[in-house]
Amino acid sequence: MKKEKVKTEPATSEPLSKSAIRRQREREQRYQTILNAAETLFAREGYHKASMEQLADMAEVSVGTVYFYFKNKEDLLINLMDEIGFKLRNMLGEEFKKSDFSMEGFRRAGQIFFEDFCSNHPESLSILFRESAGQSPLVEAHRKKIFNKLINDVKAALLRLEENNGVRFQSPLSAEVMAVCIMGMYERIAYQYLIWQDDRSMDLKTIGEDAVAFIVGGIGNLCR
Amino acid sequence: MKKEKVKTEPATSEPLSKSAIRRQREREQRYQTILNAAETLFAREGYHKASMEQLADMAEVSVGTVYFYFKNKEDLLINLMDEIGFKLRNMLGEEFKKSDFSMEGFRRAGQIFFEDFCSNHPESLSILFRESAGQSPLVEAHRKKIFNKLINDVKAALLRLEENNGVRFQSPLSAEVMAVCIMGMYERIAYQYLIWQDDRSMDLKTIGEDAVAFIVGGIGNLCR
Amino acid sequence: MKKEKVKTEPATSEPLSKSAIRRQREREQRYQTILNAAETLFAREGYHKASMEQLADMAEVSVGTVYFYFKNKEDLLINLMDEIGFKLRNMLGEEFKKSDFSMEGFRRAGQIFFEDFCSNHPESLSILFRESAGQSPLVEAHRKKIFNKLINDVKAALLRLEENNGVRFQSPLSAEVMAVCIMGMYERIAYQYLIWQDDRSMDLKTIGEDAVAFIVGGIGNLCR
Amino acid sequence: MKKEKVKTEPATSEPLSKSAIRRQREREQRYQTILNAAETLFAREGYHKASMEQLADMAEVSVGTVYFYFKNKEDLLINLMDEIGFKLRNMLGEEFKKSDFSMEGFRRAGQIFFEDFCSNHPESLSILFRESAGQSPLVEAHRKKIFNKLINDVKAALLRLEENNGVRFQSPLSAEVMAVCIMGMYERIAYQYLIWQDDRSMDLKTIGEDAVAFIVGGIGNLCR
DNA sequence: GATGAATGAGGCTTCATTCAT
DNA sequence: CATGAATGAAGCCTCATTCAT
Repeated sequence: MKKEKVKTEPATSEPLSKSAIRRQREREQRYQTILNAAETLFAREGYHKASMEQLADMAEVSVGTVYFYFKNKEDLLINLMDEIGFKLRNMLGEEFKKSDFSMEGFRRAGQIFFEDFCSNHPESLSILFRESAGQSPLVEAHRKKIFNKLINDVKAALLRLEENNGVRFQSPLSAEVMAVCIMGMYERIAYQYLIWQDDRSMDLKTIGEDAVAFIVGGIGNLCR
Repeated sequence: MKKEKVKTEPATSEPLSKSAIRRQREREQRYQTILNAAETLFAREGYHKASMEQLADMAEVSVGTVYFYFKNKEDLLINLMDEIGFKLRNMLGEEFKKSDFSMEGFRRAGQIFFEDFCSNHPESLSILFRESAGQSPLVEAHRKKIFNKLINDVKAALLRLEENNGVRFQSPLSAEVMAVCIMGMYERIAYQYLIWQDDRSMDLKTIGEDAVAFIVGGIGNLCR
Repeated sequence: MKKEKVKTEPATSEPLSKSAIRRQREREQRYQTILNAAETLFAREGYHKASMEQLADMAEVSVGTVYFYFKNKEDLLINLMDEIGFKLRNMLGEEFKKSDFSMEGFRRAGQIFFEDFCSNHPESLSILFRESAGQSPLVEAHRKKIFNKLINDVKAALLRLEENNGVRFQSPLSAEVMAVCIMGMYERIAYQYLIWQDDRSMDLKTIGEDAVAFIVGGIGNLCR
Repeated sequence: MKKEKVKTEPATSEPLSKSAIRRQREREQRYQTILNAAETLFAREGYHKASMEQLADMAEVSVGTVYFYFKNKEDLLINLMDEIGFKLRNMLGEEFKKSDFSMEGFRRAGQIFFEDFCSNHPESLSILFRESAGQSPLVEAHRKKIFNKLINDVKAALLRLEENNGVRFQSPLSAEVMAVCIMGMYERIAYQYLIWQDDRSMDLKTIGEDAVAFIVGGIGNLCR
């Protein structure tokens, strides 16, 4: 339990030999392969039902190799969550930045979330919003951290918006509550229409637009 | 799997003897005792970590007895979810009805959700929003059904609102999307502030008010 | 890990029904069956090499049943050690008592050890002197406790001897050191001739007599 | 299993080049480093709990290197035992020789054992008396061989003593039995006071003296 | 109806050993 | 020679479920 697992990005800055570099690259590839297999498997079978043997098979490595790269099953899930959280934050933050934290940013972020993230990474959705829920305390703590970061990003954008538009929100908590609300909306919409809907022919575009309109109106109503 | 489990409300309408009535009542009490124990245990330990033996201990019955009242562990969870869903729907529906499906209803429903349901039944929250997620397909199907009912209630209220106020929502899906949004908001607020917050001294009242304002604004913005 | 395992001798003193008594007896029998199987298996295969499945097979129960009676493999070993230690102490103590703590007691105890215990319970020897050595800290602690008890018995007998004979030992530690020595002698003789089973058909009787003579002389030499 | 491992003392007697000599020396150093690491690790963690990876880390080499010098884990333990046995025999034999196989030799050997060997090499004690017990048949066979050698040394000294002093022991086995007894005494004293006693402030000198007095008396009593 | 001992499949994890680089 | 990533068999243990009493 105390054994330190391989880090794919060692801090050492000494020059590496050619073969060492190749090794390093191979390690990172292997790490990713396993993580990707886990994402697919956990999303498809469920975290609990998925066994480490299935995972190893899917990643085309031996069980031992999985344990060479990850401390245990839980560690695998946590790393997966972190990766997904990171991906998602980057994607949304990008849009906020591009539109200079105007109301337009919320529109674009919403659009990106639905039309890009949800459509292209339904498995990531399952992991973050479903499979990682209700697991061990450690996983739950990570989940909390990731959601907090996402919510803080949105909150920060709201505060910029408040500042830029020269308005004041209803209460000191408003920005945070709104951020939580927005997060929850997207989460449930994704769950409802992407995870639960077998029929993906839904009019995602309209849904997204309505949601965005809802948000815009919601925000507007908390400015006094 | 083939064994038919006792129903606490048998369809037979023939008059029952005194002792039969007592038996019947005892059965129902026992059933409830177990269900309550399950709620507490699943919320505290997590559905998977909780064992049937722990559950039996907590309910002060034997494992065999648990299996007399419930087909299996999954069945226990499903019944629990149904009960919680039923409780929640009633509570919210009541408020909508009382305020005659006016905008005021959304305010009151929100208030009730936070100040009554969340505060008094944090364990129900955990079961519905966390522990029941990412389990077997059957559980997931039930979860979907329950959420759908809740969302439909909200949607119905929105449609009544639309009708009463003589407005038109942006799109034919708007009512549903808004319902989903509202559901998601409440879900995440509850998760964020009730399940994750060790410190429950949060200003729940303000949070609730901000959330309601958000909703009201959101709805308003989807009327054209 | 925290689960309390069945106790074969519950402290409750309320009268038990006939069937409850039978159940109780069956439990104790089962417990003993498993413990006996463990003794044989651990002695034959070695504690580490012996698997829980082998053990279950030998005891003609399922693995689950073993875990119903014993917390884990370690717990099994510890209970086994305790039982053996208890058996051995009783046997030796009996002899000391019978001969009223005279020098004769040491003669008889030695004789009993070799001709009775060692000959009839070679497996117990293996467990106590070989298999239980070098295992987990918990096992080691138990081993220490058991040996300490045995040594204390011998020490007590020596002190009685000192008193009865009106002599004084060389140093205040002498009694204890002698006890440790005697224990060690018997241990190694048993190991050497019983566990390692020299193909030489050893004359256990002579060996025992020589050992006893050694002890008698040793004790005598520490009296001043 | 089929691979022949390096011997640190190759039989070839042809003159070696300078660099070959250096190589040779380095090899021997490496061999010793690993063996020393094993001694420390096995004594501290226990033979079974210690993994080859931990060992490699401690010896600051790679696992592969360990396998270059030792056939397998068992081989490592056996070599360690041999080394310790060799060390111990030399130390004791030296004293017997020095005192010309008189009774004084037993006194000095005992003294040396406690005050030198036990105090300075507690890890060796653990390996020989604890960790190597109850392992594979091969290890057990080696243990037997080592103990037999030690016992034979003592037996030989006893026979010399018998001869020199012109006495006759009680039985033809007496010398051997006494040797076994002495070995056992020292073994258990070491275990009791060195391995088990966290508090090493024991009066080792007195213990040693008492033990020696016990031996002397014991021997005396078997002479007729 | 209630009990609780028994079951056994299945899961996670460890670790000695190998071998291509 | 040295390295360390990869292997996979094997072990311990859990726990939902059953059924004789």
